[in-house]
Amino acid sequence: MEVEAYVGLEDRASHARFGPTARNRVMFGPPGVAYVYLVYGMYHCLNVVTERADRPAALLIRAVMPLDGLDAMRAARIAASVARRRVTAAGIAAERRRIEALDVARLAGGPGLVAAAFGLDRSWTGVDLCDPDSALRLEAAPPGEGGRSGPPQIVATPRIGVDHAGEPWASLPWRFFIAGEPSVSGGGSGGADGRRARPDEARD
DNA sequence: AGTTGGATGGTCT
DNA sequence: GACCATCCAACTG
Repeated sequence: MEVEAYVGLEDRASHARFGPTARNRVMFGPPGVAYVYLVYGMYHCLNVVTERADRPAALLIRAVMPLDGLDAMRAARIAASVARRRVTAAGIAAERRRIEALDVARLAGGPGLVAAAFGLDRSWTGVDLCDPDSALRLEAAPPGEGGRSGPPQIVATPRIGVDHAGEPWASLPWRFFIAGEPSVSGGGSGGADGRRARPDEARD
């Protein structure tokens, strides 16, 4: 699990920085609601509204470690990929092979990939993630899920892709991830898989 | 292993 | 009309 916090009107990296607009409207509503937006004209990003209506805030889900439903996630990734025009039949077949060969940790290892793996687009904005009847929802993890014994160790670093916001927003350590989890995008904590490592401004 | 550039369209000044 | 809360392929060393 990897997330980033975007908190308050003051946060110059947040979509809420211009006040309520057609796009960010739900950030100014009750917490526990999904906010899905389109980035770079191509990918979608899933956020969870996190504070009461008087304070716009959301958590961007940057990466998830899939524990179940792997086939469905691969199918959704393929569908999303094919949807944005993969002209030739050979091209589609190649993309299908590429995704089917992906390691589990790579299935939702990035903000655009999380939305693709869950089959989300902007129409999911407004869904109540705390309603047990919602097709997309948050649930408490059973103890020990994910193969950990104790509480997970959390690492905090600056957020990714927000240099344009300037200081202090670009440097605030508001990106959080579970130490050692191989699905973490852009450099996890040296953990399991012998993936790329990065210096941590660790904390927990 | 690290860097670069292209695809692509909604959103806000 | 510029600016992106991105991903991937195709480069370089």
